[in-house]
Amino acid sequence: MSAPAKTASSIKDVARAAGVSVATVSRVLGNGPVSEALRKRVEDAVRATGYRPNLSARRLRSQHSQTVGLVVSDIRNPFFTAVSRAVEDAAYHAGMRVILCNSDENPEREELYLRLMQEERITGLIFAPTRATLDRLDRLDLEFPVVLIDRNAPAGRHDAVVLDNPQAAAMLVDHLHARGYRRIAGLFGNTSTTGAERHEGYRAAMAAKGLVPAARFIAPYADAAEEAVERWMADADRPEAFVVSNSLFLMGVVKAARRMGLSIPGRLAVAGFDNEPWTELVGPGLTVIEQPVQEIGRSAMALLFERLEQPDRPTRRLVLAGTCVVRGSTGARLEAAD
Amino acid sequence: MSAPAKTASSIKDVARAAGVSVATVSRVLGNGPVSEALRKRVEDAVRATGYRPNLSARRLRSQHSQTVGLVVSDIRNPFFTAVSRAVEDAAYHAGMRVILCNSDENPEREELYLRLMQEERITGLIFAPTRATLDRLDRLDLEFPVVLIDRNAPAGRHDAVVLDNPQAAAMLVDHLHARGYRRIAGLFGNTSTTGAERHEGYRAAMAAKGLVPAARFIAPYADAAEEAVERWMADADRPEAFVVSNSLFLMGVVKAARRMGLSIPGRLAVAGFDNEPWTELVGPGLTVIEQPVQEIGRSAMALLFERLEQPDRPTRRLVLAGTCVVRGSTGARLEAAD
DNA sequence: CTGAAAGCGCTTACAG
DNA sequence: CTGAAAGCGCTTACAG
Repeated sequence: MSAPAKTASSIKDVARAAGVSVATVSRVLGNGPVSEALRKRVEDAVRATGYRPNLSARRLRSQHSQTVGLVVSDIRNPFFTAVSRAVEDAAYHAGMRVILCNSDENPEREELYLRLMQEERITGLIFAPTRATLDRLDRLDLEFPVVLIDRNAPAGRHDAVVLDNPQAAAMLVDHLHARGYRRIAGLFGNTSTTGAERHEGYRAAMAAKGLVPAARFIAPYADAAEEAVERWMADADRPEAFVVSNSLFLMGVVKAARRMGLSIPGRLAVAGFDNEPWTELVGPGLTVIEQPVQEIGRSAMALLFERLEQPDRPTRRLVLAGTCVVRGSTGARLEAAD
Repeated sequence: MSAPAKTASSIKDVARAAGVSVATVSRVLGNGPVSEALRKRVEDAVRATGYRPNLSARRLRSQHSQTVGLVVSDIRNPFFTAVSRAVEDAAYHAGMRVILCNSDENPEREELYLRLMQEERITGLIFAPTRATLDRLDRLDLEFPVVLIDRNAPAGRHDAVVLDNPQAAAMLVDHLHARGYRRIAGLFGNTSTTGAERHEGYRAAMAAKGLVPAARFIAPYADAAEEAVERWMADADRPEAFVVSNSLFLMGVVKAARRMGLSIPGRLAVAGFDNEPWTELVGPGLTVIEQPVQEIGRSAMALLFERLEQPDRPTRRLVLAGTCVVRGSTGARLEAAD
């Protein structure tokens, strides 16, 4: 049997066992001012009764939930996996709990979870919203501060920590250009601001080099990328290289290239986001932008704590630079593409 | 500013606004028996006040936390990522919340988190414990049922859902044997029961084929595998093939092979766990055992719910079969290994 | 069907 | 330093 259904002891039981008032027990537990003698008796009683505080009661009474909410699109996206791990570490370290929710880029689910967060009376929220929700975030009248991650705030009404997406995408274009590629296509996600920002960096960098941008926006799945690449590479204007805005798309490109028998980078160069462990192992290695995931998670928590301490201070946006990790998938262009 | 610090309204405010008692409000919220007229007035008042229930209060009063705990070694392990996503979906679907903790295979952290679970008065726990904690789990006197996942219960005192690890490992050995490999080495994790079970299947299958097992136990990191392979392949008794017990080790083997210039499968065949998306893309594709991750998560929740309904029914162990996904990394052995 | 009252397990002024 | 008392926001017998 798993559950001995033994009912938990309360602060009252401890008080009785120690021969003191519940107030004294509470003070010992909360490191309040208590004489050594009573403290000792209470501590013994805690051990004897196997007492464990009831956090629901504590939260209700103290009006502090000590909880941070974390809403991301999908924990299986390795970027969010890493960020959420960093957030959890920081939270538990600070004696807080985290409630994690997956929105699947679905505004309705976001709304549901935001409501849940209200009901949990969370201390603050770390949030990677869809574009739709981002647009109406201000009107939502949430009762807790929110720190945006990954996705960008238009008006700057919320603290945020984001990658410098335009610059990162531009780095990829510049790198490909330096390696001799000219017909550089772009594949961007169509649901988040991230895709849009990376597209903007791509577009600007292409223009700066006097190249013609050719971007397509697709659903954020590997399959969508695979299909897009296959179709595109069958066109007369097929590109020599792809810049893609996430690691699912990287998979899609590699799969399509393999299926069509296109060597990388011989017939098709590829660069994208993010530096997942496996990108080093695929083909000649994939050139990617690495995001400082640990720092993103840690910084989001830090911004949240600062906001809680100074509710009225001006909003901050932390823009972190990505790193370009160059690998074989963008090797120098040697042969004509056709 | 992010936090309008507007204090939340309570059931009392709603009662006042609707001109009814708090009991009636509570009944409307909980779908209790209330006349249509009052129900309507309360619902209007809820909207007017923007009322959101306080879950801490609800939990305290009802003595139901509606919370399932989930303790895994590391959410960044893709197996646990997928399982936890499935658990969360099932939980939210059932109106429950989940508290996720990463133990890092560290028994002290496990103890810490088990204590946290007690304090949260969780309804039940889904747990992938270390060997050390598994051994003393019975003596811990937890006040909630626990369903083990991934790691195996020795005595069967807890419900569990696990892969048929011995059989899965044996499948890999049999497959390599059929492809002509004979000197098949094994690399297994040294912290979990999973590694031990997969080793046992490997050992038995090798013996059944009249082959000599050669297993090493290493820390559960890619680096450890890479190092182990490099050292082993420099030996006189270097293997023709590796069976490894997780996907981190797969990465390690591929890296080592690449560094040493050993072609896969020409000079070294590889097979292992799990079927991560990238295993299809690395080298000639990696032969792996696929676990039914969705089903593991879902089943764990199902077992938990059944246990809650029937606390005294006999313990169940759900043993799920893996699937062998054959790819190029175990291509037929063509050349002599040296 | 409805309301007044008790109480879940805590913390925190308030007296002493 | 210590205790009696109030109360956080709910739910749930208990009467009516």
